[in-house]
Amino acid sequence: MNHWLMKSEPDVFGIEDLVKRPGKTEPWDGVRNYQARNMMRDDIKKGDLAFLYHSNCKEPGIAGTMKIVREGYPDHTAFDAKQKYFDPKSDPENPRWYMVDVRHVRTLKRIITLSELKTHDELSELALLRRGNRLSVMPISKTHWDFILSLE
DNA sequence: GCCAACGTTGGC
DNA sequence: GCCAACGTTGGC
Repeated sequence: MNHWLMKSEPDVFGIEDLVKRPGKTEPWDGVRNYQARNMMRDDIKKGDLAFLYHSNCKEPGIAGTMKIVREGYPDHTAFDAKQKYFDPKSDPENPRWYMVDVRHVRTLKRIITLSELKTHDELSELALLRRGNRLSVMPISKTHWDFILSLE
């Protein structure tokens, strides 16, 4: 079982939105980056766990945990010209973008903020903290996962 | 709103 | 294949 970190802007879709979804489950659509796509198509497996990270907001940080409940399948929002995430270069015959389904596991008692994560030497290798990192989906080691949860 | 650090596009 | 121009991300 692997661990992941997935970013979302809480103004668009945050942990509270996930809780409100039927079955607390949601397709993680709209990822339009090839590296992230490859992970969702090939590497993220059913039963894996992921942090939900709130990005581009007042208090960036880790808000909760999620479980992968469906492995990579074509992101159909890319096929529909009316959708925000439409990509004319993706079509059902040859889908360019993939998504997974996530289910809410737990909302953390508090946001573990980015600024707090940066203070811990144990997390210096965390992909999230690497300079210039912009990936919206990234792997995270079990060691880092456990350490971050211990901060709660 | 600013801007650094990317990733993508497209002309050549 | 190179690389300049452009668009996006995301912290601050």
